[in-house]
Amino acid sequence: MPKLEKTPSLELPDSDSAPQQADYLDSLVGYAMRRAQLKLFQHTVNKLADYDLRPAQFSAMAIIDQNPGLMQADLARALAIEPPQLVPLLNKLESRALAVRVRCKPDKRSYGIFLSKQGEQLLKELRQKALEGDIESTSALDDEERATLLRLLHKLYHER
Amino acid sequence: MPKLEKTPSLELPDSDSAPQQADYLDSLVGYAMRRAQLKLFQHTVNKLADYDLRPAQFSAMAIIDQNPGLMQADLARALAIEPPQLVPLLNKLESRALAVRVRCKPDKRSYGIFLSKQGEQLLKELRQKALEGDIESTSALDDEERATLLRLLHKLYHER
DNA sequence: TATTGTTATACTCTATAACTATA
DNA sequence: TATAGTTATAGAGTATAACAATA
Repeated sequence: MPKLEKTPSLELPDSDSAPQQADYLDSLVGYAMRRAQLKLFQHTVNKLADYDLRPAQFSAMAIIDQNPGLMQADLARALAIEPPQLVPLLNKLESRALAVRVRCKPDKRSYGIFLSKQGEQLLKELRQKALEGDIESTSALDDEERATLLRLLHKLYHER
Repeated sequence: MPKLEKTPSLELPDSDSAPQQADYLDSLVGYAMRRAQLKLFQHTVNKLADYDLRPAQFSAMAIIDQNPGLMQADLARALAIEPPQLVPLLNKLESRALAVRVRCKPDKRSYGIFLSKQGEQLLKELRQKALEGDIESTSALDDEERATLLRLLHKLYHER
């Protein structure tokens, strides 16, 4: 049996309460961001569940709308997923008649991806719902704080 | 075949370049945070790979160190994972002699979880490496911005 | 009867290699 | 031969039900 180097005297208020968060971990942006992100993501998942859509499907629709006719390889890159992951995602959107793959390029191996009229209409609704949900899930911040957070996140991602 | 409502005239600089990010998605904190988080998380994964550890294993060690003797149920809650997920994680830490499960409670169903001496020693090294990695992956921000980001993330998570 | 930790299981997400059809 | 999209597959991560030992 291994020797214990510390006495088991906990610093917890009660032995059956939640453990206090380690001060060290709280100093890491990565740790804090992961916890916050999981919370926001779950909120988004719940919001979109009413439409039987996953966040990646919604993002895909928004990117297609902004870049009609783009190729799957480019869409995959924009979503930061691998091309094989895109196949079932697009199949689902096509089966619901929200998007279409069209052989419309000089290179006949590739498809141009477009939203259907239904897809565009639904996207309008989704955009509103998603923004609403995003504001809800960041309601702990005032407008200035939310704008600052957004700016810092973009700065991080774009490595400026 | 579905009717297309938009001409396939792309707004892309070149037809073979990456699609421009949708302006709408960039207005969502959730979207920006997910992208930034994935980037930071990957950086952490790479940093810890030298030690054959996953982020959750490192976090577990830090929480155990701060709360020696805590029960698995409490550790699971602190890590925001389900108790069954903790079993292989702790098995791995035990097999590497970094942590131990000890039947040391009045309630003999539960274990007290402790770091071994080796575990504590490794954790010291890991803390330094992880902080170093965290600062690296947020090097796009100056000290004040990093502190602000940390504050806003905590505010979001703690719903204040 | 309820709870701690565990097993078994399933579903999602992710990543890679191999295949097809075009180029 | 190289590339776009697809298929097959395997590995994580996650979630739930059911079980054994203890309360």
